[in-house]
Amino acid sequence: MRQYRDIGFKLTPQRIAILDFLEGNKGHPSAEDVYKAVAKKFPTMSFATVYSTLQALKERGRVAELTVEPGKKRFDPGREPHHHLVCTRCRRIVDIHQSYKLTVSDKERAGFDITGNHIEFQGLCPSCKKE
Amino acid sequence: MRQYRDIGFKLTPQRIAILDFLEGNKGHPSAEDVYKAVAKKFPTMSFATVYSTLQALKERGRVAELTVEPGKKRFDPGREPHHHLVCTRCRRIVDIHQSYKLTVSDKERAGFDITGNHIEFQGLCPSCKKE
DNA sequence: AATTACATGATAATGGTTATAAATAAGAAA
DNA sequence: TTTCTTATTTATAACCATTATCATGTAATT
Repeated sequence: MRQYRDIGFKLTPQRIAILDFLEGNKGHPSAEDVYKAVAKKFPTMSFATVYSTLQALKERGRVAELTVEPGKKRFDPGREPHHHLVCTRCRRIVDIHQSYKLTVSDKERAGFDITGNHIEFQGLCPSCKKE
Repeated sequence: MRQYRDIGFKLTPQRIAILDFLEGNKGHPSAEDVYKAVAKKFPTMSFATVYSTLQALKERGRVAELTVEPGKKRFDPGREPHHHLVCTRCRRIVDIHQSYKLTVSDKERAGFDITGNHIEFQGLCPSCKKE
């Protein structure tokens, strides 16, 4: 926990509850998911706190922001870089911990410096397949 | 143009103006971009028409919906499958017309049927590099 | 030309996110 | 410990893109 203080992230009870929820979380919660989980302990918790905490964590590289569906952010507490497989029907997401060599030709690069990549695989999850 | 009628897409003057704007468009316009372009010809044009037309085109596979930035949809009139390179600073997008072999192991697949993929490369565009 | 089903457009509603500002509390310094 | 500074919390309002509603209009079929 000290690690957070050291990077200018002030620890409050609310933030600790949010960190507890994210710690080891294998899912890809939305702000609402985080709010609901934490509001059990903190009935006075407001959405603003959830958003500002997630924003602060994002700025410090502790969570990544996913935009897999329009109109809603998802947050990814996973630390190692990875890709995602999204069910096109129910939007369930699973992590793909595989690495790929992805090179872009100079011509296609259009003068950009490329700093990273993220693959979104689309598919149908087992339970949506049945229907 | 007949092709549209044949797929149950009724051609109205407004829709033709939208199609004209999208035809050969190499960019990745937002709904507002489309609206602004078409409103010149049709001062009475409403956003609802833009959205419903884009939705209808999407359902017929004529445009793809991109979610590269949270809270705003972008539409891609490009017909062949391709990937994207997004400037993390100004959100400019360029197409990457290269194909990659991306296989996912059975273990990682988690029972999903994989139907497609899309790579988002991140980077800095030439003009953002300077600053 | 008549019919029918669908598109238009003004408007209101929705939903997720962000801004505001006053009260509070964390962490640093004395 | 106490004080001080600065950041966080919270309720609330504002925001913005998108979607819904519904009366009116119109494209395409007959």
